[in-house]
Amino acid sequence: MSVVVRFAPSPTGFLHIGGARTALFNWLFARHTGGTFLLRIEDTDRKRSTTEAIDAIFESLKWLGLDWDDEPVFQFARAPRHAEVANNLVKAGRAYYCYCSPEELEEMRAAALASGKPPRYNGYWRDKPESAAPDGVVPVVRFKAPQEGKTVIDDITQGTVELNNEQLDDMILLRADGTPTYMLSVVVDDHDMGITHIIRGDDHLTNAFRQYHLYKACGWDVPRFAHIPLIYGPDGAKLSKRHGAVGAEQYRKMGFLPEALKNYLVRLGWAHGDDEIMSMSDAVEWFDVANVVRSPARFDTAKLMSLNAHYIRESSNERLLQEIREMLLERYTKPQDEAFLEGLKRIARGMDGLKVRAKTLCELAESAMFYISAPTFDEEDSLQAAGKKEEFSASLAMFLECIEPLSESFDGALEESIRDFCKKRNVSAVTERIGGREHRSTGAELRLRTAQAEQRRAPGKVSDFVGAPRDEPANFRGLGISIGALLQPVRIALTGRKVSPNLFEVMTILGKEEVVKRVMAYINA
RNA sequence: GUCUCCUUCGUCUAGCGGUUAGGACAUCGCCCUCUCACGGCGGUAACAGGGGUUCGAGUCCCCUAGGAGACGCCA
Repeated sequence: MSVVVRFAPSPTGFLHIGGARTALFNWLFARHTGGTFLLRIEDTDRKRSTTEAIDAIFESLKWLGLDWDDEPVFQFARAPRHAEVANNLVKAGRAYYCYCSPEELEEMRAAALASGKPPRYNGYWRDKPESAAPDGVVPVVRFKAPQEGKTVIDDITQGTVELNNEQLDDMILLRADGTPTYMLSVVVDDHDMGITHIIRGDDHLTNAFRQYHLYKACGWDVPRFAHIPLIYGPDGAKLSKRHGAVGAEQYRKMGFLPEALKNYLVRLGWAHGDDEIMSMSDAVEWFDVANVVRSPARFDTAKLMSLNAHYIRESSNERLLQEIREMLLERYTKPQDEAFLEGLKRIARGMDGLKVRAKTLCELAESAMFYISAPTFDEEDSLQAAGKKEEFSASLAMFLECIEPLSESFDGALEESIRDFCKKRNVSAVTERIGGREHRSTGAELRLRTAQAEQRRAPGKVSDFVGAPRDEPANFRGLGISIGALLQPVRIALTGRKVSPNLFEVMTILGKEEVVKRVMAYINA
């Protein structure tokens, strides 16, 4: 018999992360067994079921790449069929009309609770004759649940689970307004859809006992159940909104890749030996519901992050650029223009250096912004506030001296202003403070040594203006200059951040003119 | 309150009667290094407690404790 499974979310506005895992497990099981994965929207609660809510679920499933077979089934549309089944059960004596009011039921529950019993319906109308029915009260239809013996369910993940039938009460099948309840609808739909395996959250385990008898009363085969444990929040309680993000869509917005989320979710409650990173084709090949662990798992954002970082690193630069384009434009705050497009090209070149440092697409976009527009330095800048402005400026001046002599095609006016600046600061003539230490070196000396190094090198070897500090660090060390101290201010000036990709790479991509411009801008800020 | 389920490092888990209890994330240290990452190496860290069964128990059984879920004319 071929496997048929389904994912049956109720449209509450978004796809819950726990629902996403349930969908994923169903999908994996179907794909592994060569079976069918169906989708059913449980939209019988008319108040909550909006088209937006339904679309949100479709969107998230598509984003995750959990493709379903056939058209989705909308449960509400099948209400007449559900009612038909309920009425047949009444005719067959397996269900009956109940005239209790909601208030009476409330009292009943309170009384049961007070006497130490479970708060349930006491079957008041179960054996009452039709003639006892009060006038003007529209009844509900209740299922006659067995009152003796026990129900045994052989659950694929939970194992054999038993329940004494006295725990069961007569559940409502049809409401007073004639609409079916969830308990009826699921059973009828699952049967009509030919579902062979019901893989769903643990919270439905007790429902399974009641549903079991409904199947039996209808003369239908009971599907196999697999009740997978719920996902908990960090505090060990069922994951809910108060724990923060619980919608798949939210994770998308936070810059997570679908493969990262899937990889994370598949490992929550299931494992294949020591394999942590696995593709979906691996998962399809390896997955088995029988191996799902019975204990619930806590959601751990840190691990998701690490997986996401992994998949970002593994992604092609083209794809990443595509993914962050919108985010970049949002941060740019101006309409897309030539400068933006130019920045995009720089990002494409620098992506290798950017992506290894990002845990989310948002971080990636944020860290790439300096390729699009120059950082701004305001009074709030922590480094200025810390009183390092002067010291940094001195380092930057020296840095300019390092790269200036290597200039080949340098804008005349800019060169002029650099010379001017250095002269004013006496950079070439006095002892400088770099990185908080005194250096008995001068820009002129540095230039000289750099030039000497230049000569030692084969002609052709110098490919760009940053060659000296990168290729001849010994020169700097020889002068007692720490390259780190020299370059950190440059990093701030060029990127506006304390961390960035390799600076020589950044400089090469930005180009000499832009580098000088940004350094000058920092100094003059 | 009643019923059901759960319990291996902080977290996710491997283990399916005999293991120095393994891996991953997190954390700490070292290396690499212009920063931060990446990468490499290493460390700290767990069988909830108590009884059985057995030559032998993380693995099987029972009890206790703790946690969670379910008890709607919601799904």
